[in-house]
Amino acid sequence: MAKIQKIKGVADLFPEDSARYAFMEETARDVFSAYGYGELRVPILEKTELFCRSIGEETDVVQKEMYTFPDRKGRSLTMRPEATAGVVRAYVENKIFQPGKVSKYFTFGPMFRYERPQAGRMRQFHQIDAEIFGAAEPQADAEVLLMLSSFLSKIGLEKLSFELNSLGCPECRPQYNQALKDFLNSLDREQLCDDCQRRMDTNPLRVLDCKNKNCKALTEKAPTIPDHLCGECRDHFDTVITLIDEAGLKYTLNPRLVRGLDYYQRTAFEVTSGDIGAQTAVAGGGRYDGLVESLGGPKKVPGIGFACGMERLAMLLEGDYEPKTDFYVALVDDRAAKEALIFGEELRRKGLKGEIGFTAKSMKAQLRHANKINAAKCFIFGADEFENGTVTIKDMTESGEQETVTRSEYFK
RNA sequence: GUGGGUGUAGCUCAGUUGGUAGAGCACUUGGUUGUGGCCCAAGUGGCCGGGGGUUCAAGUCCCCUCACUCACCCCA
Repeated sequence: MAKIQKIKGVADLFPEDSARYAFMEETARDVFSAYGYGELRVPILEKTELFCRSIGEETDVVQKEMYTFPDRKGRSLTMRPEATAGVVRAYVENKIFQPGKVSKYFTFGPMFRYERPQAGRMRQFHQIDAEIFGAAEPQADAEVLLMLSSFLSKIGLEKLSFELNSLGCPECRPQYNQALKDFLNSLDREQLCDDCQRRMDTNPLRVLDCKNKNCKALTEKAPTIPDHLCGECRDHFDTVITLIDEAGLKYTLNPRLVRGLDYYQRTAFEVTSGDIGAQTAVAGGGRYDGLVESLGGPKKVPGIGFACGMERLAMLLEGDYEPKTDFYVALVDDRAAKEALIFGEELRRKGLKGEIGFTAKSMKAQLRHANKINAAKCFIFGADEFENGTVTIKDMTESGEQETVTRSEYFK
């Protein structure tokens, strides 16, 4: 029979890899709960319309990258390409909102985007996500940034750079967009790269973070969003900056930082690393004060949050995250198989973790395996132990000290 | 969607102008008549990604295809 292969862009994570993901999830639970967040598990499948309305009909994610299909009754469903939309949907649907109430949630799990895989980019990828509803104050922006920073340093990543910008609000952004368009139209269109010529029409903001040197030079004097913020947005952004300065967070202001999803406004941020290939963003987020309303919730419920890309973070984690084991029960003589099994069960009842050899192998092979699984102790069952009702306990550190005791004595 | 690279042992890879396969690591066993990590030796293990073609002969040359991978694009 022919082998069945996994589909493109998904991964099987065996213990040595999945241990990193478990480590990140456990750390996120610890850190986020210290800030008052609770876990919210939301579905992977949602109605397609949810993502069209939140992410934006014109975005690449919605237009080209979603796993969308009809279910058996012809309803259009989509496997979530990001987490925020589903969290907001759950928040609105369950009527969590009340005036003045602040709600904080985190969630993690698989997301799906139909893209060509490359380093740090999978079709099924995983995010750790955190969101706050009901807090319009800049203190919330600052705390979210500090919590993200705290999480990243807890998993051992200190060399990441934070980039920060404000995208303005529905009041001031249209003015900026016009100013940007005017500027771009004043340029010699032919000198921009092909992509930027297209972006001028589809998404002018994107022209600003083109990597092409020529385009960078041409747009060097382009108007930036922070220069066109309205008074309220300006004040908000200034306060956020003051707060995180006071708290000691290191960051750089990037007036050209934009987000790929349409729902962001005001504070937007990205955490990047230069060590994971062409993809540099390991986390990103921002404020989305209009999203709750646009998904059918009440007006003026603010929101802010971020997502971390677990595949990309995993690439940066160093070292071994597999748990150590306490013991290995070595079976050197088949006659002792039953005793070895029972003995191992007894060890586990004492709360120890370890493995038992199922088939008798040479002493050499058994000890090598004990060594390999990093067992602290090896309990040997061979011919002597079988005949005498004993067990030989060998220390697996360098000393290799050992003693032989009767099995009934060992557990006293 | 567009480009580039790579597919040979479980893993990392050699394979010379075409003559039906090698190394290291890993694994098993032995040296050590029951004691690991070092060392030594032997052994197990390959439709050389798949299909077609050229040839007396193809891992090697040509075509097609599949998979993986990196980059563009886009994003976490």
